[in-house]
Amino acid sequence: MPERKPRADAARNREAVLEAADRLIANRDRPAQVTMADIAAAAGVGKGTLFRGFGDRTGLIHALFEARLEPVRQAVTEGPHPLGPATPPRERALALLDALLCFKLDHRHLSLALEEAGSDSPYGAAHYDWWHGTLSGVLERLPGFTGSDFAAHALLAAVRADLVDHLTGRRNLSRERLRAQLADFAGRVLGGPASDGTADGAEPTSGTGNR
Amino acid sequence: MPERKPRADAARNREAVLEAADRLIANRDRPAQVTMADIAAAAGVGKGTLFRGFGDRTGLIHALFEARLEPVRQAVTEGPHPLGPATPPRERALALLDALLCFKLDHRHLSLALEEAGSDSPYGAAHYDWWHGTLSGVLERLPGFTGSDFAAHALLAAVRADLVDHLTGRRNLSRERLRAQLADFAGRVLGGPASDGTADGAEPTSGTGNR
DNA sequence: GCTTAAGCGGACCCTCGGTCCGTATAGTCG
DNA sequence: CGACTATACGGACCGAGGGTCCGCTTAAGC
Repeated sequence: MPERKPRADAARNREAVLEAADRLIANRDRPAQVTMADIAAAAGVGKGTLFRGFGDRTGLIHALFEARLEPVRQAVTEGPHPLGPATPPRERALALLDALLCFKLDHRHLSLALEEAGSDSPYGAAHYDWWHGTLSGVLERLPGFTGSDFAAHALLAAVRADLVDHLTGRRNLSRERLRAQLADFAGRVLGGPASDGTADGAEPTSGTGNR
Repeated sequence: MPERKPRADAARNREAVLEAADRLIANRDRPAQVTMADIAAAAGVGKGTLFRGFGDRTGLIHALFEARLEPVRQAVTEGPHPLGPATPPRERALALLDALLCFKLDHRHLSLALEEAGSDSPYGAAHYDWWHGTLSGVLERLPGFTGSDFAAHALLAAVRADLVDHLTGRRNLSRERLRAQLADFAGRVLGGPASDGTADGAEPTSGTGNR
């Protein structure tokens, strides 16, 4: 499988498409309002190029999501303290959830677009399996913790994009309050030190709380 | 607002449509595969009738869902022991979640259809607010329990149709094992009596575990 | 420069949600 | 029982948008 590298213009166009899609999705409030034709036009390419490069709409969204998620993934698999593998399980589990929540907050529209990408539910996408595997692996290392497989699913469900969107949008919950609530909830699930002080947790794990 | 009652044939057709939709959705494995034209044909009416009676696709799904959910709702608001209002909070919260899970298992395709009904996310549908209000109200009555609003959202997220579908479908988790896992997880969130014996919980609350 | 195959792009197709309006009939009143 | 009307019916029709196709363009190797 030689896997010859693509032509230069193809690579350039691919970038342009991802960039255009990101911009458009971020600006419209319903991701479904962004059509493939829109993206093609904004990227200055033809529709054919979109579909050749990404297969279909779902493929494009996935590619975009993966690209934006890459840094976080990196930080988790080989990064420093809070997220990295060296952190003790309880703390790391909390850090993972917080990082994922922050990511969804920072890329609200993109995450929404991904989840409503029709076809196959969020579950079954590569990145979900990765998150679930990572998180349940961490939970497993908690002494005396059982049912880590389901628990990981349930905890991940608590940060699903549409729920996050609902809470911060419709219900006007601030970013910091939401992070604190999640930390509180997750802490309860993990057991151990019941509450780590007050429930403010304004800066539990900086992680990807930037941008 | 006199609210004059509809003509007899209209009522009959409405029933036929709901029935046809239910059957079709239950039999195809992707709910999206069922088109409005399909439903109209199966019900023996014209498309116009569908849209006049339900507004749009989302409206039809909602109406169907509400109709099927009605018994459960009844059991919760004025039913007997496990689900009814007389049950002490901790037990009732567990019963509510189990009943909802069973409902989603029994009406897998319908629940999926509802969640992917496009337009507005699950959140914002009347029935969700009802579940959330009910559950968080119950949690509130647990002595020393905090963050019941978010906790209710998170617990409900753990029984979302697509997750349930993923676990029982792709992952071949049996109904009873799933119920036990959920009970275990929820029990941990609620605190109190850590584990009520083993984690089997084969028949925590019969409730709507029938059909 | 010449060759060639990877890449391009937009006209085109098809499905599907949703609308419209001429026709049919349930319900009512004389 | 016949006339009248509001209500409902239903399928032809429309527009949007995802996805395809194929003749043209152009990067890249010689």
